[in-house]
Amino acid sequence: MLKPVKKENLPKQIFDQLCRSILEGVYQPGDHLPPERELCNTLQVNRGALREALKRLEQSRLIQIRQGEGSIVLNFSETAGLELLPYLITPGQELDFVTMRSIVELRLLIASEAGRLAAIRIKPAQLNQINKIVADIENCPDDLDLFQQYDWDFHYTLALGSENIAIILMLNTIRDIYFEFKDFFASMLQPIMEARSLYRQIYTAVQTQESERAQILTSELIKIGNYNFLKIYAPDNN
Amino acid sequence: MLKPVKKENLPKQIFDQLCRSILEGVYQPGDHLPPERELCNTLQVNRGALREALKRLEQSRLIQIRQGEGSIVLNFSETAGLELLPYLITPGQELDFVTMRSIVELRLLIASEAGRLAAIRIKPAQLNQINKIVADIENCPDDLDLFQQYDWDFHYTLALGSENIAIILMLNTIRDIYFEFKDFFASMLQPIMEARSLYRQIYTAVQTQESERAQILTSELIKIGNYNFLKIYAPDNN
DNA sequence: ATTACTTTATTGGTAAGACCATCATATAAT
DNA sequence: ATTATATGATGGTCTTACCAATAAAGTAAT
Repeated sequence: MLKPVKKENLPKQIFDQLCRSILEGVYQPGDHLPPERELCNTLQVNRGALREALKRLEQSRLIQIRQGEGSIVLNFSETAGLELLPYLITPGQELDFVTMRSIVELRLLIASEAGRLAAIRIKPAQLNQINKIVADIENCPDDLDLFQQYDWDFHYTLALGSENIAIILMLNTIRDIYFEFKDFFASMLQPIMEARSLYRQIYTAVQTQESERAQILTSELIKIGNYNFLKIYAPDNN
Repeated sequence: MLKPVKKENLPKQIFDQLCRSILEGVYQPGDHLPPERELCNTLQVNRGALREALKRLEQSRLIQIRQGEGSIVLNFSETAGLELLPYLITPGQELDFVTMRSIVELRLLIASEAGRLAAIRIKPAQLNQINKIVADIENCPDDLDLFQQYDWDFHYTLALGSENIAIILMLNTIRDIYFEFKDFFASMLQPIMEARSLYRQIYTAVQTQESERAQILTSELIKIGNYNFLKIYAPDNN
């Protein structure tokens, strides 16, 4: 399975290096990053490229840049937003249990709320689209890759029907993780594929505007996968 | 009430202009932004400053920059993350009902889940901190400003106790909105202040690890404010 | 006429250097 | 000791030049 070659540009590479250094604690909250000109020298890049990287760090709320003073490292867990999540996953190469559990819990929460709200607010066109996706799921062969795509489309369309922009934006962030760690989530999806009749039940609940039922069913669907995750990765019970 | 003078730097100003243009639909998804050199000329800034702004737009997933091709505007609702939320609030100067409702719903969802998880996972030190905050709330005079701060601290500490990094990061984003639109949320907080005995009930539920009860109580607390929001802003019932 | 290749123009990416604005610190005056 | 001033460090802005990737136009082969 070939992957497209990454053409990572300079600022991106610099950002990744510094980002990792901060997340790993090489630079502690309150510390000053080296001055721009010094970093340029160390990394052998021009100042413009370096500054782009620093600005990205600032936008990610990992540092605060102050003229005349320097770049101060922030405590990211107090300042950063959800978009940092992908970077938290692979600090030490192996999947961090607490972080993955957070994501899995978040997804459960978001998806079930999307189901609940969709039952109240979804529009006919979106409902039709979900109907098609459900049909695809029912007729789909036991191809995990394809199933994963359908599963995502199902939940995303449900979120669109919730008419809650915050939920949609959040799902956009989760999508990156969902497909970057495709195999991980695929393993959670296996038992869900066997219970795929739930998708139509959710569709029906949404169609008949039974919001509570839609929520519970969506929750159950996701929980099947989550249970599987805990079974595999949980060091102890919870 | 004086406010600190904003010392907005160039890239920030450029970003804001372009961001608003995109959100307002001046540039549609699929459109090309003008070339960098042309934008420099139009905005009368140097290319470095402009590029910083463009890179911010790219990081916010509002555009995609491709060498030799230009900057293509993306459909932000399909790509952007939660951190865009603050920018969505004031597109036409007045508070957008659907966006605010989204935030308010999200906050309810997150807070109640934080309550649930905290009851399971909170650590003694955090529990103590919440105890102190509850005492502050109980003894606090009818000062809405102060109460708002305490209320935030209460929920944030609860989130810390949930041991769910995704919830914490999300709250970091919501915090900015919560305090930028302080008055808006303060109006929701008024009736909550009158029902402040709920805070200790939540604390007790968390302390005794009654997760379901902690969730329900937290939910009820937030719902008081949300109900008030809907009463004021809802164009119709839902 | 169609296709494949080559050239050219457009556009973003990188680089180096200079100077300005702001802040912290050291120094001098009171 | 306090306050004012000067200095240095650091980020902010600007200019110019050239490199690299892409798209468009032109050209030659079929």
